[in-house]
Amino acid sequence: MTVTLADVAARAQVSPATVSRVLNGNYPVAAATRERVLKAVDELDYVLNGPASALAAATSDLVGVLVNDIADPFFGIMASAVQSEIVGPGGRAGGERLAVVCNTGGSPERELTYLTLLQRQRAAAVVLTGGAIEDAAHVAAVASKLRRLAEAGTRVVLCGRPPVPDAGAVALTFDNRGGGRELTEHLLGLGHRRIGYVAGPEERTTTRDRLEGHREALAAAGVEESPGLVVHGSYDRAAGYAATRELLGRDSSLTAVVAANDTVALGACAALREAGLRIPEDVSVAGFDDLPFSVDAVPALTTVRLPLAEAAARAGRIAMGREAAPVGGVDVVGGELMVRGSTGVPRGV
Amino acid sequence: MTVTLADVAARAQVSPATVSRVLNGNYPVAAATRERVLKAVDELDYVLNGPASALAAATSDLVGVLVNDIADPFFGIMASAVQSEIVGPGGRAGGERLAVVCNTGGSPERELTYLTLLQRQRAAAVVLTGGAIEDAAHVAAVASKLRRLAEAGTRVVLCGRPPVPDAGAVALTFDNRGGGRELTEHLLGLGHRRIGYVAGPEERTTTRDRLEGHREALAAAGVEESPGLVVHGSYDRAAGYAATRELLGRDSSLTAVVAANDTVALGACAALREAGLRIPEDVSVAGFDDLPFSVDAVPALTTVRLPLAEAAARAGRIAMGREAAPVGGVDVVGGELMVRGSTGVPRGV
DNA sequence: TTGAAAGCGGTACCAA
DNA sequence: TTGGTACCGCTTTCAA
Repeated sequence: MTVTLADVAARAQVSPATVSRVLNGNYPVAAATRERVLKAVDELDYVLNGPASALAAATSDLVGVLVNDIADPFFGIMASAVQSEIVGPGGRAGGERLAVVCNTGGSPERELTYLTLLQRQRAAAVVLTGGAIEDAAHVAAVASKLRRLAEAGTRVVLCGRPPVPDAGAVALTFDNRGGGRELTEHLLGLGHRRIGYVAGPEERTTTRDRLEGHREALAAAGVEESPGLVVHGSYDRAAGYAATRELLGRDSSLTAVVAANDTVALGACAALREAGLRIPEDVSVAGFDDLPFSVDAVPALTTVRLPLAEAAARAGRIAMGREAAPVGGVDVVGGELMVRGSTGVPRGV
Repeated sequence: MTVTLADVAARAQVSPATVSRVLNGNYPVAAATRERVLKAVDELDYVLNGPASALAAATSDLVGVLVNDIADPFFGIMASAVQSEIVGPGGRAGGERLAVVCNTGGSPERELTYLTLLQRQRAAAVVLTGGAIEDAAHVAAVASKLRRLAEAGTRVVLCGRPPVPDAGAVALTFDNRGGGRELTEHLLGLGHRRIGYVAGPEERTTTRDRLEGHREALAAAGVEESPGLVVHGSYDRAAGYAATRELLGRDSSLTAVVAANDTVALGACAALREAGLRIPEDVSVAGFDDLPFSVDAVPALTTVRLPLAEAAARAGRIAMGREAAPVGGVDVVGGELMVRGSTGVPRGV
């Protein structure tokens, strides 16, 4: 039926072992032999059997990328950044890794399920992107899963969430708190005093950190936070819309809105426009992430600029162990805001 | 090291074969035995070895989803729709399929590369979403790849692109032409006569079909297409922005713009706003897809509404072989589906 | 209903 | 530099 390595070996008049060596390119093979093998591969249209290879080598070329919401461009950028950085070590035409993008939808159960699925596949690496859920039981469950994965040789990368102790994971964190602070400082600088805040879901690290930054800025400026001016919701457009309507209902005198991320900001803008308010003439809006499409919808955005795609790519590179120099504190970015690896030093490389 | 099926067998005092049967649930096993096995699995924290399983069974539980641009929410919606529909037949806790979202970036080479990678993994199914490239050589190459995949037992689904002969593929197509026509008809109905058209990339099925629909509508209304009022570009925001600026430069008197998809429409809106034009007071904008976030940015959008997520889910279900009966708006005709967004009435194939 | 054992297609160690 | 060959961990007849 399907062509196997043995078929190729027969055709090239060599042993299966030799074919394997040629294909993996990690062993010396005479040029002439190699030619013959490659020719046979080509003629037979041979395609390596991934599962067999993974079984024998005890590792696969799959890389899992967990995202909270695949319909959110933010995660799309992250995913494609990682994807573009996980070329295998062999450099061969066929020696590539396959990125498996898993959509958790922000659900703790699905997060664990996917982790198990990736463990089952003996994934080469797993990249967890976006904020983490803060529920203690879940955090413990994830930590234990990650530990097992690491034990089995899977490289673990955390991109945008707090480090996990003893998981041998590379952690790349964003300065959510600082970002949140700057965003609000920016609005304060424009003279705004009544600022609504559309926060992310409760129990999420990013939600809390950004909100803390916001409050920090208010406090530093001596502005008292009006009660009811913070509304929580999921990180999507609908939630941003709903939350903003809610804010307007509570206090129609606000002059600025901070959105916990750009997708949310889009929803906020929609609600404001619908209410007959103009942006930024009547109300300023500031979003958090660095999504290209929101630049003009969210004028204040430019004050905070996280090169997330680059950060994700870098995390992927670190996970694959082909990082040149240590990440160090800040050199990842040239922008206004810093992205810093939590430990500052890549671990487990 | 890692726990194997044999370990579980030993602990449960049964043979490996029995454990396998319990796990797969496709064989009669005494209730008591099953309990014992499940208990052992639990105690040992056993996780099936995917590659080994795939090798022995000659098929894996991976489902590949090819998308043109993972940062485009359109594909995110498609991907998550497929993902939510590919639960395995077993229904077991561990019997799930894993969706592999592959980002081709619209590149022919990467499309083929991913197809090979999935072939190597012995994927259970492959779903190709979005418009296809029309280059003859590439079409042939893809067709041949798909045929091989099908031969090897991989189910192939085409979602949003033309059927491929002899590939044994399920094809789900959208009425791009009809949609394009209606969009323009809508604008014509509003009284517009000078309509700019921001088209997708050349050599793409969706680009051509939608554009044909546009021209059809113009012709039917007796409106002559002004030269230079069609500009091509990729399906992203930046292209929409650039193309619209270009259009404005060529003819500042246009009163409406059709964008070949929603992401492009967002860019178009940005360019118009930047030019000091108001939407829809000065210029109407119509996008094509059915993305939730663009509803207000593109007021005319509601004239065309394709239930894409549902369609993708349906395609996934069909591929997995558990399709029941056709529902309204979607019809199954000889393995091919036609989704007609605007009227909701299925068209013949 | 359960067990024994022969593969599935590669990989990598040991020799030659 | 190349060949021989034990596995890798699971599935699936074939018997019992």
